[in-house]
Amino acid sequence: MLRLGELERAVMDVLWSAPGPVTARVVSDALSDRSLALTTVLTVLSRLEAKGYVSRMRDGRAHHYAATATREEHVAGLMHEVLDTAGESSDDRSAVLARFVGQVSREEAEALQTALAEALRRRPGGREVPTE
Amino acid sequence: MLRLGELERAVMDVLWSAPGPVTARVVSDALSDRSLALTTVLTVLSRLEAKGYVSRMRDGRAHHYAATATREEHVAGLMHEVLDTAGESSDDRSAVLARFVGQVSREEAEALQTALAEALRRRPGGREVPTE
DNA sequence: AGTATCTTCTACGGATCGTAGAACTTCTAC
DNA sequence: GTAGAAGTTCTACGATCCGTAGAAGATACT
Repeated sequence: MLRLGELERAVMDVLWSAPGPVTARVVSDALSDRSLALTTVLTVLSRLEAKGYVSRMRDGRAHHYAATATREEHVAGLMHEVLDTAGESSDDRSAVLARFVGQVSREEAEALQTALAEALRRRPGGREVPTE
Repeated sequence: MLRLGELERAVMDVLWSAPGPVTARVVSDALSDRSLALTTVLTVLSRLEAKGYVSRMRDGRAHHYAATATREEHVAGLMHEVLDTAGESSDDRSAVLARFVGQVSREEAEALQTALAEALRRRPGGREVPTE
């Protein structure tokens, strides 16, 4: 599982909070409390691109960076990766899910329930969902 | 989030598969395909203990090691840690959960549903569950 | 007491990550 | 069209984590 460091995480948060692709300078400004050198931000953005979390497009002399997945997609994907470490059998996974559900807040339980109803209604076949 | 390395993970799997506390030698034997030195296993067990994943009790000259949480508890806990990185607001978390549910297999969806029904019936108040 | 077993301490090499300087490229303004 | 500004790439260094294990100390059997 590809892991994010502390700064990498902070940079992703900036990208996720931005309304669209942003330059390294904008990211740096958003993290001005850290007083990072611009090259530091560039390095981190490069590493994030290498990890597939960020894409960039040239625009004149500068690059614009954007996250390749939304924060929801990213976190949900991580949760699935964690779940996949539970074991091979679907019993293992179900046991983990039962445990997981036993620890959610009421609000989360309700969110889960509506999402579940939706999911079961919409595609009673199982997995394989286009990334939308 | 405390992360496990490859070998650490393998050792935890041995502990989780064992019927009870086991010695370092037993762990080493279970991982005999790796031909590890006994001290290597000991080191890993020490690190796992430092991380809180393993506890040990002396028995004569040897120690017996056991996982402090079941595999289900561990994985479910990790999933919660991941979920907690989604953001502060419960909207953020709900959005992630919706996304997560949208990607589970049918079997998992059903496991979630029964677990949810159970959870909502048993404690309609929300969080705070004793670790059992 | 000697020996086998187990533990602790110390260590090293590889990988990842925060951090950034040096040098190269590309605009823009005169 | 050339100099400076703004951007990028390359290289690097120190910290931490992890796989790996030897050396040396502690403990128990015979």
